Amino acid sequence: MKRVAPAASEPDTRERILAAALTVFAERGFEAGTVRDITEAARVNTAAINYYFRSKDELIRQVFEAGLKPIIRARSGALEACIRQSAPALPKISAVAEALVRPLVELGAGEYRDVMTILMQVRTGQLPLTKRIVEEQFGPVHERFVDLLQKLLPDLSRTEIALRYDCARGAVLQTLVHLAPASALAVAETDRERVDHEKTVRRLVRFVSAGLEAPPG
Amino acid sequence: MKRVAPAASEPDTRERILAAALTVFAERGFEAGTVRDITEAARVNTAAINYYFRSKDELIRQVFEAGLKPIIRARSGALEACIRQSAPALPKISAVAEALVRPLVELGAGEYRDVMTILMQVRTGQLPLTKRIVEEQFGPVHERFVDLLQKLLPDLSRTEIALRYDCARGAVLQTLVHLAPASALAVAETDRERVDHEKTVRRLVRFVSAGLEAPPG
DNA sequence: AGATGATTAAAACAATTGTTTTCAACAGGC
DNA sequence: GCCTGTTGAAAACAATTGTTTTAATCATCT
Repeated sequence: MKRVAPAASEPDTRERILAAALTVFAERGFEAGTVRDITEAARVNTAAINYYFRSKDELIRQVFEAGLKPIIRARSGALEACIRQSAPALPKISAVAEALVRPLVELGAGEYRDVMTILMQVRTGQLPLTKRIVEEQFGPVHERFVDLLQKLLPDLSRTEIALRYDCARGAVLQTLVHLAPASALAVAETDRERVDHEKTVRRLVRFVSAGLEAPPG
Repeated sequence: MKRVAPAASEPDTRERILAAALTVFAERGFEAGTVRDITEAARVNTAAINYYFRSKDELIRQVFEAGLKPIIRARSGALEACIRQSAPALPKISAVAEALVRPLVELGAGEYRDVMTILMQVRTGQLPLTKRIVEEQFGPVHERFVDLLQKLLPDLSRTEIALRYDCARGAVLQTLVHLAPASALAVAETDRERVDHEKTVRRLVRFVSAGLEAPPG
């Protein structure tokens, strides 16, 4: 069949595999997480993974890229919004910092916690495949952030800006490790946790802002 | 034999395995790095690993703990030195920042680059064993850093101090990823690279100091 | 020299890995 | 109604994993 009406059958197996793979990879890593772990978690047969995706590598690629996209979009959107709001003037450093921090914290503490975990695993670049994906996907966003920071901090060299931007990302990611255990469906999240995340965002923004606009050397 | 004279035989095989394991684990991770990878790199037999260490897990533990110790010692020593030099007054924030940054950069760019790589892999805590080791080994040092920062920044709550300290560590580690490829035995290191590392240290200290002493919220 | 125990080498082990095969169930188009 | 191609389950595949076994080699002490 040409898959004319993917109404009821499509979201089932394939989506279950993708969701289960994300969790398994986050918990055990890309290499240690086996396809059988995933099939068990998704309650599907072993062959299903090689049927829907051609191999484990392809599954990794699709899971990873699919998970990354919303994060990229959120950060990109936050950056644009921050520029738009201050236009025609340039945004303040703290606003740029918040555009960097808030999406990461909110997504990393919520629905996309597993993706963040994977992102951090990948940073040391054991798997060339995932390293390449990260660089491809995040490259443009990083460049735009550094470009904007360069305008805001004309006294700093571009390499110094890039290093400070790296520091900022590292600070946020390190904080995410210890962050509240997500639970996007927890009922209590509307109160306690969101408040905590708001405080975390404020604190991170303060740290990152101060670091970014430190006097040049 | 009771190994009375470990002169010539001891440093051979066992040390070769440890060194090879460190490299393999840094390149491929604890789970993906196989004992056969290690035996090949160390030019020893497969059984040697289970002879000298009882299992792969034990090898991981020993390699990891042995690698961590010099790092802990360096950071601990730098902190003490920084306190001693300013005594009886309290050290400046920038001095504390340097005590945090310099050992990590110098070790992480030199002989202990592989350990640093492993340290970053471990941060997401897939392997409970390694996570426990990190917490055990680094716990005391972290506490002393936070204690000192608390005295220097009495207006901040302890949780805020802890978060900023986390940010600082994250900033340094993130920078280490992109750092010069080590090569502890390279001849040219005495000039070009050491200068670069010195500049990196200065820049990191500036970023971290500014972040640490940002105004409270 | 002979004996003892440490060390290494080669082969085999059972378990687990990713992947393939085989076959059954099911849908819609001719 | 038969046939198409998609979906799914069970079993088997070859390769690789950590580990063990077996036997040979080596050094040292008596």
